[in-house]
Amino acid sequence: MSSKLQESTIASSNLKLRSDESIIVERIYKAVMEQRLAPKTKLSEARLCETFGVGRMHVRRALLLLASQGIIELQSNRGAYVACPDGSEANDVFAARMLIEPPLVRQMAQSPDDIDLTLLTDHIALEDAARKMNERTEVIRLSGEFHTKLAQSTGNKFVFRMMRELVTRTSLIVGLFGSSENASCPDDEHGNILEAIRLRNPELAEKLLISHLNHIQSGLDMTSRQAPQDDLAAILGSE
Amino acid sequence: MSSKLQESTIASSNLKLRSDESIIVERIYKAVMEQRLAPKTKLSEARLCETFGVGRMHVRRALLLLASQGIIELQSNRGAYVACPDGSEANDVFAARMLIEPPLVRQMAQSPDDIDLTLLTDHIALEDAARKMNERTEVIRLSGEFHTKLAQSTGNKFVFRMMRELVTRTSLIVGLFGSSENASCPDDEHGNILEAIRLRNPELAEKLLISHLNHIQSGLDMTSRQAPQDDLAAILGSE
DNA sequence: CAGTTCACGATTGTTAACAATCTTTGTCAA
DNA sequence: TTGACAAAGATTGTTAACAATCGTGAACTG
Repeated sequence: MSSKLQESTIASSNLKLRSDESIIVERIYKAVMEQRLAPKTKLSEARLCETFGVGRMHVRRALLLLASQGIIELQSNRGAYVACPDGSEANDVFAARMLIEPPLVRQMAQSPDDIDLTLLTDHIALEDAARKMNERTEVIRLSGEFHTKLAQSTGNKFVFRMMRELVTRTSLIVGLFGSSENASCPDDEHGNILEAIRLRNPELAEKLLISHLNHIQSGLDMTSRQAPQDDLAAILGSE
Repeated sequence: MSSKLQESTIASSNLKLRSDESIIVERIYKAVMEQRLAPKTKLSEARLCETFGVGRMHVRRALLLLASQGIIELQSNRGAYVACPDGSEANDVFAARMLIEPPLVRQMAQSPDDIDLTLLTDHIALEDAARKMNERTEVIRLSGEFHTKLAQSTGNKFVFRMMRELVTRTSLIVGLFGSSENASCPDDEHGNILEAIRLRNPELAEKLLISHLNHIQSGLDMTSRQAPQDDLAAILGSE
């Protein structure tokens, strides 16, 4: 783990894109992370064209990229739909996170000097602020992003990308299967994990993280309900 | 870790593609894995069009997908080039593998009944055969693919994808920085790891894997040399 | 002779029209 | 009323021409 990551956007992480496309990818990605775009929602090309004011080519490239990251699904001749993970995929996501994240925080806690702790400290401040202001969508997104930034702070771009994909998928899963209340991570578990890292306590950090993940997973009930929405312009337009 | 993975191709792992595009992606991916396509080699659209006999649109889509996986790099107005990882990226790749693979084999050795060992057994047979026949490119690719299949055998599609990306990048790195001899993994280390898993010995499996990765990494010297080649049709055409 | 500039060819980026496919709607018959 | 069928509309897939950019090499100037 060496160099720090400068860019945190999904689009620029591996790819130089024309700004048109990265805006589209970024907006849709963010909307999914905030659970404003429900699984199975259709993303029609024409709609996206007028929403973002770009040509169809840019929209199609953006959709292909989103599909390659599993955020949406492209159906031949039928269009693009927000991904809709099933129970089996949900299990795989949590299994993969259980594989990666515990060793990750353990390692971070072993040598917290190598990593960018300010990134995490600042993030927790943002989370607290959003929680106090009762900004629901913001809280949901930041809650997931904490885990992404956990990986990002190591400066390892591959670890970062893996985590980001898993966290994004988790957000879809929680939106689908989660009870209404625990859409976001519990209040201060993130802070406790960060504190354990800062105190160089690998065992504690790992234990806290494992129970945190278990906590999220146990809040799901695997009884699929769906609610594809429609006013894309309103959802994607802001910011 | 639950359902078995049926498809191992890079293209179909996350995405339904038109067959044109998956063929292109697959061929280029394979050529990179076999170190027949050197880093920095230019992949011009026109050349790929005539090589594969498809329109420019399919080529461009394929290139975008390859770029999103970090296999090639798209330079604005300048074209597509095979990715050329630097020393820092190489470190990140091995750090990421050190994070993931040890817990992975440890877990596999703890419950080898949950996983598809025939996949690995068959693969090792293939490796041995290719080695005996002195098929260099085949040996190199299979050598990397063992690690991919290690992940694939868990049936977890996310673990599989992460490993595949890391292994692909490793292949580029070994091609760039490796001494000529150790382009492939040493003869029976793979077999030993599999055996440790089969014997339900997590500690041994983990230890063997760690020393295996260290072995690969220590065979690099980080003095970049490059050799972009040119006869794409010959390289990509076969099979 | 070295260095710069300019123009040409080659390559990539973009657009718009066309083709193919799917979805919906309306009609008709059982 | 319900079901199947067919035509119209809407959406996606594809192609080819056009525009913009870049690299190269010749010509020119100091």
